Amino acid sequence: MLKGADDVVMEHEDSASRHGEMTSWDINDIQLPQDVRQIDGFQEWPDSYVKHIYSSEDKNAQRHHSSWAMRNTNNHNSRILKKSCLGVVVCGNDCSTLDGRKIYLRPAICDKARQKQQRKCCPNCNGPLRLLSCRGHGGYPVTNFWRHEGQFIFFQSKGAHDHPRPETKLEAEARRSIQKAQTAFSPSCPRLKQIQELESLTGAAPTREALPLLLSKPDIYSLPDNFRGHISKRSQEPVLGSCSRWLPCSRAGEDRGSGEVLAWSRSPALRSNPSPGRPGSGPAAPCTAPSHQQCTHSSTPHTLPMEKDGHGPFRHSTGPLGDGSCEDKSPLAYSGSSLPPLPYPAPQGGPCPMASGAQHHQQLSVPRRGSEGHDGEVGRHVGLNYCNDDMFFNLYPLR
DNA sequence: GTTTGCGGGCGCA
DNA sequence: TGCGCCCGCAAAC
Repeated sequence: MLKGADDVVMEHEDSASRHGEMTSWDINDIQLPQDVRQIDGFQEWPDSYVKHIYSSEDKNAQRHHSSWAMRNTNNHNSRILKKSCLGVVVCGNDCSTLDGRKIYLRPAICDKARQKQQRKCCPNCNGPLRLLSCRGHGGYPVTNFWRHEGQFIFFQSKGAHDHPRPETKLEAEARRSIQKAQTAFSPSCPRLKQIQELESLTGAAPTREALPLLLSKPDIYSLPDNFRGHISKRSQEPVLGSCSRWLPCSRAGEDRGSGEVLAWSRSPALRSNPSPGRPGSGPAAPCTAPSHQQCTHSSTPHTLPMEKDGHGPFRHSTGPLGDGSCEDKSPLAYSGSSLPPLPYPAPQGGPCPMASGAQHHQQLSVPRRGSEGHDGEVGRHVGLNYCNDDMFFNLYPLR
């Protein structure tokens, strides 16, 4: 089941070879192929040593978009845009939400913004945040190269991400918007109370269309093969308690500072096995977040569910014509009929003591495709109730 | 405020 | 020389 990075490369190469020109070029070549017969669909999560040729009309390609947190890197070559992966921001306490999901935030691209981000706390347990650096390219971050040539945009990725996928840019933006909204709308907001009261009386839930676009796509609950390999290796590591190691939010590591997780292997945050000693551990292995708030900030984390076998539902991103086509779906695509997962309990508690991220996620998340959904047996189709809505409004104030 | 692209500059192999 | 990375700047959102 697990495939190594080499297999991934071979798979991509095989896929690419079917398109002829795909493997015959390198981003540094003086002359890139002009007889491109196959334009790739945009790959939102390119991984491993892949190459793609996009149309110059492709908006995502034009913007050099990637759902990985990629920052611009100066390669002193104005013709080739180089970007390196920033990794993923994880909870330093390796906490899990009530439904066993992990916190995987998108690192801010800007250095200052990223440092500021790391000074914040885990939205789930208020523990410190850690930047899990990407070391998937010979110990260095995975690099992406973009080169515009005529009517095509050539893309090449070097390295295989050795960390989970962060939330997407849209999700991160939405989370920031919600943070602002939460600042604007206090929990005692009369309008909010009015809505809640009305809802409790009528049993009506807010329309999903009116909800912020925060959906974490099923696809992003996946991980590169090499990462799964890491998980397999890490499975023998001692299992540490997650939230028992809760620390006051004093200072998460700076980008290059002490708090940065320098290597995937050093991070306890992303181990495969949920702590067996974790209170209430079970299929969903919830963690009891500290009741006292150390930070005032609040956000909507991107989380990954943990499967019963202890492995996250990480999925290999297949080749250009594989399920990458599904990955092209913007989070917007889910806004109509699905809701974003609400992976952690309401920051301020709320009237429903049983409110849990698990409930919310199971009720609100998009059902995964059969090939990747291994946790579907946990009451997924329960409808919204007042409790959940109440928490929802705490998390997603009206804007 | 943040992202993005660009480019100067430095250190290392 | 190539690469990684830091830093600052400007434009755009």
